[in-house]
Amino acid sequence: MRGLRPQLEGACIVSAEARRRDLRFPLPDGFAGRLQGRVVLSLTRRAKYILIRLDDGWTWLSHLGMTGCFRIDTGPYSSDSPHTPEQRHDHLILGTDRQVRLVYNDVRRFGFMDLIPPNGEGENRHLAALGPEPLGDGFTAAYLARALAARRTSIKAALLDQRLVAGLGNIYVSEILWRTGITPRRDTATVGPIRCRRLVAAVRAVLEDAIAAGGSSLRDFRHANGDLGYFQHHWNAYGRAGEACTRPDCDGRIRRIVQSGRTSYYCPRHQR
DNA sequence: CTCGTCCCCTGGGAGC
DNA sequence: TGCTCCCAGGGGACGA
Repeated sequence: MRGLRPQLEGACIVSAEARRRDLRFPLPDGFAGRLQGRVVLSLTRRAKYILIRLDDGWTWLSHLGMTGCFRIDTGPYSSDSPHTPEQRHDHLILGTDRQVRLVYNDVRRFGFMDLIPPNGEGENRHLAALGPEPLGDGFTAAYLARALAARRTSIKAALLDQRLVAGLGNIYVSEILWRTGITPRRDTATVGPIRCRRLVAAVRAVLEDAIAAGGSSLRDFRHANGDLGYFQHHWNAYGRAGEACTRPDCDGRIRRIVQSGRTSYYCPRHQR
């Protein structure tokens, strides 16, 4: 979103072509046509969604899924070659009035897009039930303690649930739990005020470190300009099954388990 | 309601 | 080299 913003805010979408009718879900009716001619007012983020506000009052909502990626292509373009070299899995191609093209590429097509009518963001089916932002003021130890007390599940599943806190994914939950010394299997009922304080601090620390490193490039993640992220080199737990725990004075070995269909990595020695 | 399971899809890597 | 199997950052639809 930060990579797209300087290129798109204030730009007019002069051409729009959707190469398929659906990604994870069907695109809205007449999607490309409804983008064409619009001026982009602003880009913001909520949870894992990018919200692109348009000059007709509608909001273009985008979720990248697992492999979705917005790419900014800069020219030069010529009259015989108005399109940049096409890449496999380019699904949406937008031309702007700034010699810049916006291309949405998504190998697995788990990403999706929606158009939200004016003043309709609060009731949009994707946004309505989202919990607080993990880096916002609403995500406090007191909030977390109350939210966890109302559930019967593992702390891993709870932190991944976007209704509890919106924006944590599988990699970062493993890292957060490693950092707090809490096993992903721990029942939410046994996570009290002290652990909640540590969790809130760890959520902020891990996310801020990851953002500073430009995110995690596992296979597909790229910035809008094609750059890779580097946070994967900082992982302490995720993807390190069998390796020695990197915490000082811990002689544990990272273990991989599956919880509700997702992998968790943790150190059974210092995560309890 | 609230859980866990399965599934959407493609491609990369491991193992044979 | 080529086949098969397993696995992957997310989250919605189900059924229990």
